[in-house]
Amino acid sequence: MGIIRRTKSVEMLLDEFQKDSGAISVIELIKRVNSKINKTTVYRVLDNLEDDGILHSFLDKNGIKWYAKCYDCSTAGHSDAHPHFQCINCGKVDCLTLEVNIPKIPDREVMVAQVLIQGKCKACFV
Amino acid sequence: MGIIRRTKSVEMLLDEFQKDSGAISVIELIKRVNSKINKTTVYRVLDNLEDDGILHSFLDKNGIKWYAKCYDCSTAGHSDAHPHFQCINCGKVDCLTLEVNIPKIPDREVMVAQVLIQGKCKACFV
DNA sequence: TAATTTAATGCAACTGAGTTGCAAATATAA
DNA sequence: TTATATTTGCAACTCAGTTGCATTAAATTA
Repeated sequence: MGIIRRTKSVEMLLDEFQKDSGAISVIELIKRVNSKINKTTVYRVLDNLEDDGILHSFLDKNGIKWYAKCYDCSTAGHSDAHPHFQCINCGKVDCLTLEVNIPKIPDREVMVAQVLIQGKCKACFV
Repeated sequence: MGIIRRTKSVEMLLDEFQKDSGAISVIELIKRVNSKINKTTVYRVLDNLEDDGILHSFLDKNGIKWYAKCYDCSTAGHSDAHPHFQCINCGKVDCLTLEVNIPKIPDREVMVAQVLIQGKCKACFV
């Protein structure tokens, strides 16, 4: 449906993505804005921001929902085919700008590919 | 922990993977063996079979757990780096034998990559 | 600026996949 | 056949995410 009114909840949530460059899990967001915004509202605002092409979402290894800022998306559609990287040590998740080449598959029409890469991030990889 | 005893539950579940070449969701399995095996047992047996390198698991687009037969795995470790293909029309999920090349990423150590490809399968792609 | 409209919010209760603890059942070794 | 250790069923639980509905508050209009 998308965002229509510029409410406090919208401002506050967008602000979190302003100061955090990586992806943020909904659980983490709910914790951060707890006592300010109800969790139902958090889910709904994020959903709207995704419809508007401002955020995109994906599930991590444990089926938990994460959101991150979009760069090349719009209400017309998401081009968030980029892979996501989750550190198995600190849990941080980032969008990777690199492209993963998905080969053509015989007898099948490929439409979207989700790539979740796990490993150690810069801070944890010594 | 792995399977130690050859019980009816183990036979019955392995049988499902014998007659079904693709992946099967736990939800579907529970439905199929319902009234024969308790859902807790289904989860536990599948978990054991994964430990034994007989099945491997992954989450689909909706965070639902699926299992499929392993080919090159063992108790020593899973080599299930192959991508999984989910048909957006009929919902069927298959393991793809092709390899997806994950490039090296600067400052990060890549350990595992999960690739879930969505599109239309042979039957649904006309 | 006040009144009106309609989107956004909070709350409580719910859903559903997956988990846990424990007593009872059953496969396997002795 | 008996002993013992694994497996199972059951019921109750967890927890991320959803739904319905009454209330609140943006934004529009008069």
